[in-house]
Amino acid sequence: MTGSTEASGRRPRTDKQRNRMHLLQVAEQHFSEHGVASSLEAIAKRAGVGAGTFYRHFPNREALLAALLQARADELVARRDAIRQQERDTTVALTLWLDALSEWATAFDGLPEPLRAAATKDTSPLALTCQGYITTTDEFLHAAQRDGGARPEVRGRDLFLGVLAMSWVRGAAMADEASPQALSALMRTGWAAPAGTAPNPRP
Amino acid sequence: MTGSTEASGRRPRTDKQRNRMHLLQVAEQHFSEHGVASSLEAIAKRAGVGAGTFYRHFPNREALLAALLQARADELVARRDAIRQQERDTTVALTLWLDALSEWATAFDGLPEPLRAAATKDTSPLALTCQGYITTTDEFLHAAQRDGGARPEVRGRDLFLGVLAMSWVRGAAMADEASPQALSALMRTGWAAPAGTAPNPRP
DNA sequence: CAACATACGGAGGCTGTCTCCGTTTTTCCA
DNA sequence: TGGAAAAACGGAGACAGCCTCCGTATGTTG
Repeated sequence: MTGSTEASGRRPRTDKQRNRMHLLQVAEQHFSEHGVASSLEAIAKRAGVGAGTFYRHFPNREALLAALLQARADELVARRDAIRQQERDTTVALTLWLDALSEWATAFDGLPEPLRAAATKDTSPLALTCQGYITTTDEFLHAAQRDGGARPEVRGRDLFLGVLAMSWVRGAAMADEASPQALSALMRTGWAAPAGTAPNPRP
Repeated sequence: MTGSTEASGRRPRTDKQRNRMHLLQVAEQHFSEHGVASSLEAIAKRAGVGAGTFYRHFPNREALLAALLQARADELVARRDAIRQQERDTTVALTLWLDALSEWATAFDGLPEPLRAAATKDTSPLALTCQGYITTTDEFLHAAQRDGGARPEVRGRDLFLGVLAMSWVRGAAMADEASPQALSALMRTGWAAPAGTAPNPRP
């Protein structure tokens, strides 16, 4: 899986593989510290390679991000399987999956932005990844809907985008510790009170 | 209100006022066409002024945005008052206000991003504007909560951020016409089915 | 170990933000 | 009205980031 479009012939040079690995490690660290919007040149410099080398490996920010998230994909897939096997309540399962997605989307500061961009474009390394997670979300959602735990009119895509949106606002570090949880709750139950609740009915 | 920190003395030169007005008009147009992330130099050029002049009027993108939204503030305040006076159902009123906020936050492509940034910083021209709208949201929300139309645990700040978040995902032009409405509905009612609904109960 | 394929480095083109200062325009008052 | 002082203008240029190009260095293969 070093290069999916690797047609044939010789295998990649060892220094190339080494550089790729090293760049990924450094990028992971750098993005963790400074967010995904930080300078790519800084990563190249920190890794001790020239700009040309960097861009030959990752032609742009999105490609780097895709490679970086590829590594985390395994975790997320594992989490998905664990939820499927261990959680019999489909509604709880959906909740757990959405939490996992949310955590994934906040792996780095500013990550939701490129994810949203990818989720809309059809052709992109990240786009496929997102598409896959949307499908998974749909599966969990359908199960919950079958069991009456989720509203029937909701779609997986909306839920995925909703998670992205909430992750995006969270990134603002609101100086308000309650916001993250409040926003998750908001998406789960909405702001409207269920019908039949009237603490203070009109005279 | 040409310059709030204008201490005293002479009134601003007429060419300055003229340039400011013109720049605002051009910026409004340009942002409408290309989104708020587009080049500031392009606006200066389009307005026929030098970069120096531009930056003397608006030291950065946020300052320009603040001035631009200042103009729209009147509309939003008017809308708020209209809702207050015409709508007696507090829950509908809250809905209408959130719709108005949403429309305001999508006046330009990419606007939610700087708004979120402003909403978190304390000191900024936009920050005060956002703070004001959060307060208004809180008022509508409290009224709806009093009447049992909104969940008591929801806070105005969360709702404001939620609107921003939904406006942000909407901006992705999803090639899916249903998404905008679906996302609003999601925030209103959440994804979880109200207790007691069981279309397909377990055997 | 030679010759060939591959990858590297970093200079430099390009775009965008923002500053600085010499020049021009406006204002004010004699 | 005219001319000095204040205010604003214009645009060159410093700086940062993204990305490309090509001469050079380094692996790879027979």
